[in-house]
Amino acid sequence: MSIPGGRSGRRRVADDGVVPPPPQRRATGRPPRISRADIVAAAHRIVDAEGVARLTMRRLAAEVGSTPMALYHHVRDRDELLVLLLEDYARRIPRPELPEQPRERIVAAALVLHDVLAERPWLVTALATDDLMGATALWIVEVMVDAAMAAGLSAERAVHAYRAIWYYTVGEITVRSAAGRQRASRDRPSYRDEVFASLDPAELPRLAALADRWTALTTVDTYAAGLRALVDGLLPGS
Amino acid sequence: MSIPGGRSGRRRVADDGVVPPPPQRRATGRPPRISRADIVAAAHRIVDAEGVARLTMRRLAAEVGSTPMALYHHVRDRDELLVLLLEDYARRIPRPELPEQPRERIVAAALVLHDVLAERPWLVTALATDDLMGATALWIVEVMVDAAMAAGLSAERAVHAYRAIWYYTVGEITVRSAAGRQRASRDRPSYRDEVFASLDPAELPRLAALADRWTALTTVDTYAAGLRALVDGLLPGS
DNA sequence: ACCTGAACACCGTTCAAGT
DNA sequence: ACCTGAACACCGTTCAAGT
Repeated sequence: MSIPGGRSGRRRVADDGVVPPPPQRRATGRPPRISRADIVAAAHRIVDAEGVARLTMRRLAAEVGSTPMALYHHVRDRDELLVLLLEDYARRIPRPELPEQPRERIVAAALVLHDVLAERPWLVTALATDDLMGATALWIVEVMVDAAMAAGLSAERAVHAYRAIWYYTVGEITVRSAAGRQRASRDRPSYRDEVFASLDPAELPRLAALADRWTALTTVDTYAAGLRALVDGLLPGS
Repeated sequence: MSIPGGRSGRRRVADDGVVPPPPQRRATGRPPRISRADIVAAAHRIVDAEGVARLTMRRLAAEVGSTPMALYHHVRDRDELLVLLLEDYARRIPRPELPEQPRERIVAAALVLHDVLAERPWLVTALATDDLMGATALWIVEVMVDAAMAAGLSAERAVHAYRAIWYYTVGEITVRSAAGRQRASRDRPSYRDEVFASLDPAELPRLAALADRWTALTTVDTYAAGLRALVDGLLPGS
């Protein structure tokens, strides 16, 4: 299962986010031509310019000026590369002043998270597993859990509250980015439009009445409003 | 862009879900060896037995007893196949008795939706675009919008409330199925565990204090609890 | 220790031809 | 009208060898 002669096992990423060199002596053997940092930087360029779909090991090797196989000497596989890239993005999240009031503090933190992800929806897929924006973005989670406790929740319920907000956020990004992608590919008139155009008012009266406004209604950005409703429901009444 | 000689354009799916034959005369030409229904049924078998990842055009052709290219004569591309499959699953959603009380009615409808998706998380990805479980599952949306209006929301706000619930549900399924997949592949000790094992209590005191309970806390199923909080926040106070 | 070329076992989709 | 074989332009990853 391990690469012959390669160093397997995830290398710890330091708090400042700089990838540390492996602890081994570097004196012996052939000097490296490419580094992890080079690889991540190249991946970053590709993703920003062409999207994640284009981030293939071959494309990345070309960008680095090497061969696909050289990459496997620095990165276990494509998944590990994505985690590395994630950390790289997480480090770039702005850390704004947040309101003191717990409820508003949670909302503000969630909005920061949302805005970062909305710009790069592909992060959500890579992220969903670990429910955190990489180690360097854990402060957002800390803020939410802490504020939820300050608002009167137990530790357990604070974590569950954070999770509910995380679910809501992931869902919003997922749905809206998928819808955006759909709209981008014009050729197909969207299954949804077709369905809504021929609703039976006897069976689905509300939807039939709303059919012509449906697209407009579901295109409005309601993330913040829904978030506030969720937070209101999660925190003890004031 | 269109298949030479093939019939492009999405064919309407009838309300009973049976795929109607194309309106053209069928008298002339070579008789078909496989039908759309055959293809969808075969796809269904593969997905249930081996997962969506294994649903490739080649694998599907083998299951149908044909060649990959024959499929393209019945289905525009892989995406259309997924929509067809979606409809097929939507038709199978049980339609239980729902409570009369608006708030409980919404919760019950959301739970139906959630349970169906939780069993087949891959549907969410295919679905997210069209924010509906295929035409035959639109009754769930109707129920939610109708109940939200019965609870006192305007039509617009009722749609937005439904959307918030949809986001929350999609997110929950996405996150939890990703986590499940992670847990399934044992070899890698999960980036998260590693990060949580070495938190700095000075910087992230809440998370550090919760570190050893984190996995347990985030494995609990809190969908229903979060859903109730969200619905409480969305509907006017009673 | 680090990098390479060739290969394995796949993808979705198109083209041109056959019945 | 429907189906086929061969091919195009890709994937991630492994193996064995080179420096």
